[in-house]
Amino acid sequence: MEKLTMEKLVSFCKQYGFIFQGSEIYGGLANTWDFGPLGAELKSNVKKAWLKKFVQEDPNNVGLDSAILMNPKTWEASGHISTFSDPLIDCKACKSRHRADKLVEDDGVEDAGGMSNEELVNYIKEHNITCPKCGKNDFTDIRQFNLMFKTFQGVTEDSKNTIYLRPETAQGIFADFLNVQRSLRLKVPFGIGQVGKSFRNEITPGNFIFRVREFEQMELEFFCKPGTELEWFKHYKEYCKNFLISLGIKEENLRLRDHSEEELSFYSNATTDIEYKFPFGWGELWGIASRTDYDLSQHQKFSNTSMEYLDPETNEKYIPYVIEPSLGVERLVLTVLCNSYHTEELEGGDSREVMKFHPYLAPYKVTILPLIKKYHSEKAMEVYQNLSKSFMCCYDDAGNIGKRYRRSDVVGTPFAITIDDETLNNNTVTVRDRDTMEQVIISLDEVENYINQKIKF
RNA sequence: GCGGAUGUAGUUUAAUGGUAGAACCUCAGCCUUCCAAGCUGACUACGUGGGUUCGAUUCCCAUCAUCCGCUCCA
Repeated sequence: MEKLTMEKLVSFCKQYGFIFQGSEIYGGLANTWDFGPLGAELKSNVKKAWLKKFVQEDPNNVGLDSAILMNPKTWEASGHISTFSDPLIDCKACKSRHRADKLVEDDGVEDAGGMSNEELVNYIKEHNITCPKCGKNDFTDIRQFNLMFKTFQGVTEDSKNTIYLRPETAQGIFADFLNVQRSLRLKVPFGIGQVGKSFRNEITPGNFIFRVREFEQMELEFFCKPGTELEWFKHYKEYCKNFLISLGIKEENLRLRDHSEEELSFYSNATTDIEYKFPFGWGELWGIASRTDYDLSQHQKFSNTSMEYLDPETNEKYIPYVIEPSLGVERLVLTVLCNSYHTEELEGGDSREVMKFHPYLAPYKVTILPLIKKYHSEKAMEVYQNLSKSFMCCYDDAGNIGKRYRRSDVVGTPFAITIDDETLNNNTVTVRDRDTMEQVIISLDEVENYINQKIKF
């Protein structure tokens, strides 16, 4: 099988209506991508799958859909205003870019993060810190680079009205922790999951939809009793990995990478990334972090609202600890696309591209084919209208039947049903399963049930 | 943001200082009763904006975008 490159995948996605360059007719807008009809279905199915396993089927968990725009204090509490804002300076000599606080820390200063930009610049000058790349001491002033998108609430662009587009969905969950817990009468341990857009002004986006500035996250915040968090951490590590495998992601292309002591955020006592082997190399797909009570404590502090939970069994009060499995929708879609892409050798030395999605994820579940356009279209259209009440169907009557089977295969449609004379006379159709290439002849009334059984997840 | 490369139909590509040719795909028609047959026809491209020139897809500049490397990456 030919090796998949990103280039190939990008043009495949464009050609078959999965993903297009954003604003293409205007020359594009960097790192924006639009999901075409098939991509939108795929993405939607990916989100459905996650919600099914992490909310619907998990008796501990509930869902939420919090607002993208939040009170700016949220971001002070979460630390995003300080930590998502890097003081960057450029070396005038070699044009390389560095983080000023890092240069100062490398010089031996313990906590350069606490220094103001002016202090950093002065320190760099006074201590004659040189560029790690070219060895010269000739830097520009610091430019603050904030990873959060800013906008204004209200019609005037007054700085008092500055608000941010959320850089993660998690804070909406923390901010609603009390509302959800009370209204649903939840007992710890429980989790709140949500799917939604986040925005980050990444310095270097790239690799197709792997790192984009506008993206969707599927995040679960799981609240548990302090002391039990590492058990739950382990549980979700397994659960997440199994989720991916159950979607057909090949295990040999997955790996779990535990963060080392140095790599861990100061508030985390364990973090593991699930990585996938993309055509460009291993990349983080899913971050699973044990975040202690950091987030809720911060919100308690900044909002003056108690985040304590009264354990009804022991009458203890505590701030729950949090396990956070956070997954990027686009990254999972990219994983699914890479994982599904196959080329098949054909007789005569040709090859064809075929997507092999898990049936639950496939954009179309079934293609409806009139065997001969002239004789069978009318009935086929009737079948289409009927079945499309249950799932996404594709109707195709252009060209010969073999060509239409192939077209159906390329985009990963798991089933194709053919309407022929038998359908007109006996109400039976031929259903072909793409994975096994088996054909069954069944009554039209059984088709819906048959497919539903097969696409179950 | 820096350095390098690239930009011609949906895709892959050819040629050219006198405005572009193909293959596949797509569409219509004929044919066709289960896996890319055939025939006829059709649509579609020089990323954008300037400059040089009688004339630019071709040369120059800028810009936008993509890729590679650096840097960054809760």
